[in-house]
Formats: sequence, C-alpha cells, structure tokens
Amino acid sequence: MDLPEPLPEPAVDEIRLEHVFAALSDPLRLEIVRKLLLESEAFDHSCGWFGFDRPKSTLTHHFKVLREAGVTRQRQYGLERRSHVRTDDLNARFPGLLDLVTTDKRR
Amino acid sequence: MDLPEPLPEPAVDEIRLEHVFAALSDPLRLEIVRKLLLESEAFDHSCGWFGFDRPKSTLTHHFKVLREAGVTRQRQYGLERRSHVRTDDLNARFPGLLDLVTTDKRR
DNA sequence: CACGTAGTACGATAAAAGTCGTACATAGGG
DNA sequence: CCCTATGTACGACTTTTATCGTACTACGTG
Repeated sequence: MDLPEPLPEPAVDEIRLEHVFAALSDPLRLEIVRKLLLESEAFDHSCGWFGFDRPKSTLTHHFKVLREAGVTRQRQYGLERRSHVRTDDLNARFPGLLDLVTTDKRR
Repeated sequence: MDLPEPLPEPAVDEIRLEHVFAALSDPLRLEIVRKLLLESEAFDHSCGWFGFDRPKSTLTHHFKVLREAGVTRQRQYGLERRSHVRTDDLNARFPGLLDLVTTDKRR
C-alpha cells in the first residue's frame, strides 16, 4: 500500500543527538512523543487528536520542531497531517532513548 | 575517606528527564559530559582540564547548568571545583542514557 | 460553485538561554 | 604580608525559543 511521501525530514544518519535532546527538552513536545508512543502505536494521528489546550499555530510549531529534529515523521492525508515517531530510526541510532520517554514517571 | 560535601544539586528522584535533555542539548555541555565519561572515569576534574577555548565565566555557567539539572556532581577542593557525572544516579533513573552520550558519533 | 475545516507561514512579542567581561572572594604558596 | 590562580556573581548583550494572532492555502463535502 502506498503511503504519501513524508514531509521533509533528516535522513537517519543525519539525526543529531543534541537536536533530539533539544526537541525533547520542551515539556509539551515530550508529552506529544510519549502519547504517540503509548497510545497510538498502530496508526498515525493528526494534530487535533492530542487534545492539547493550545492554539493551532503553537502546535504546528512544535510538530515542526519534532519533525526537523528527526523524532517524528509526518504525512499529508488530504486535510490532515499525521505524525508518528520514527521508532525504527531512533532505536537504531539511539537505542533505549524512546524507552526513557515512555517509562519516565510524570507528576 | 571523607569527600567534601557536593555543591547543591537535585536529589535522585528530583532529577527531571526534560531538564537532563535540556542540559545535554547544548553541544558544549554534551561534550563536557562525554569527556567526563570517556576519559576520566576514575577521578574528578576541575574546569581547566577540559581545554575548551572559552572564557571562565562561560564554563562556570555551563557547569552550573549541568549540576542544577542533576547530571554532574561538583565538590570544592581548595581552589578547585571538580566535577564528575552522577553515573549511578542517572543509570538508576534513565538507564542507557549515558551510553547514548558515550557512543554518539561525532563529526 | 460555496462553505467549513485543518493546518500553515509570517510576524510580533515575550521569555529563555548563551556568551562573556568585569570585579570580586577565596585558597594556597612563598 | 603579597602574589597568583581558581572560580564566581553580576550584568549587559545577543541569540534562540516559545507563544499566538492573523490571513492564507488546500482539501473535502454538499
């Protein structure tokens, strides 16, 4: 089955550890990635799904930061732009990193 | 053998993942931690040891950020303030994170 | 076609972070 | 005592990041 082309993103070997750390150092983006990992492994989600109480322009900004750091992959489905975590790529490059995100205890 | 008291630092269970990510998202601080891990596991080092071409005030700032995030522990030895990575604490809280720092390939 | 929706680029603003010079405190040695 | 060295707090400046409103584009539906 053909998927739409992903939006521009770094190649696997271009993903920089400090860029990934920077992307995940914001609490909102950390929560986005955690939610993607824990609650939606099988399929993508558009921006609206996350239920964050933020203007769309703010969420657009954060999704772009995650994509440009190489943490997420985004594809356009008609009106919707869906994201999921580049789990295989990140596990190849930084094994265990995503486990830290899912197991970190929140207040 | 008595060591000097560490400078103020967060308790193990107060260390926040996003604070650690933020501390390690700066290339200079990432390099400081990597160097501490790879080249000096057995003993502490003062600021001068790292050989960074930066003013002392800049290095003081970065060492403080690392300590306040809970990544490093600093102790005062006479004139010198020596740092090492809180390896046991970080491995307990975020297993595998420090491995990512040491194995990350640099340009 | 019109309309509603998703999502964006742009720009403005505010906040945060990084850089570094300066003057200072402290420690240690002679 | 003086001198040197380590390292800092403070403040100023620059850069980066976060927030969000606005106007817009593109898509899907009727």
